[in-house]
Amino acid sequence: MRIATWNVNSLKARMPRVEEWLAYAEPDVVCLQETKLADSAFPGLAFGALGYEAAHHGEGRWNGVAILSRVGLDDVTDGFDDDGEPDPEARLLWATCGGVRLASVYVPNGRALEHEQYDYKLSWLERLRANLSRVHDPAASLLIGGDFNIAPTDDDVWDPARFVGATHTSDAERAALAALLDWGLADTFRGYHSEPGLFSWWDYRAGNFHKRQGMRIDLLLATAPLADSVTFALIDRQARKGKLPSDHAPVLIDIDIDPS
DNA sequence: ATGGTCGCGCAGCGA
Repeated sequence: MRIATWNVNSLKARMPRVEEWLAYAEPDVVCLQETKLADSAFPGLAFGALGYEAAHHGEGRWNGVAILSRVGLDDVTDGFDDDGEPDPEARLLWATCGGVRLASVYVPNGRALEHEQYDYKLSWLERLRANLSRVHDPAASLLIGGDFNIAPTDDDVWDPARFVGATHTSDAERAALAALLDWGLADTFRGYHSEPGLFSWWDYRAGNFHKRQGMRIDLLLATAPLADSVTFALIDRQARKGKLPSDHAPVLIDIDIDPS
């Protein structure tokens, strides 16, 4: 079973690249982020023609998450499963695909350490962690794929010195991510590839992609039953090349389980 | 060169 995550930075702008990528990467399940679409504008029929069921949780101009699956798509819910106020932004979507409960997440960027969006980012991550403790079991199959807007370690940043005092590498953000891992999730890509300098996002500006100046912020986190069954992991740099790319590359893993 | 590019939507913000 091949599971991928990809921040497409506008599905409307990216649809030709997404269709091309589905055809050659042949994922079974895809978590998409930053669709930037209202639900009414989501191209579900186009995905259906390619053999994928699809669910979308959008708000329009910003954010928006989706799940595509060719191994079944059931029990779709959006947002947090708790007693709190609904998240005002469309950043979380759940579904069961091929017997795996999974989420597509678009963690808030944070903007700057002193910005209120940074506090939103930290509280958003804590709320996700609390949701795991409340509803889920780390001994069961669970996957959370998405743009976490956090580089887990300095090995995941092209120049850590440049991010001192900025978001994505701060101690508090890394602690919030570590709390998710401590609950019982593993960074599956990192479990398969240990070397530094493997990135999933590169700023559009200044030829950063071609200078290999990026960060690894797109993660596929999974509980042990899935993480222990990973047979392949890849960041598809090919999808970041060429005409009208997203600024993120897809990340994918193969898991040796039978979809059920 | 002390910026650089996208997407949205039509100015300037967010990433």
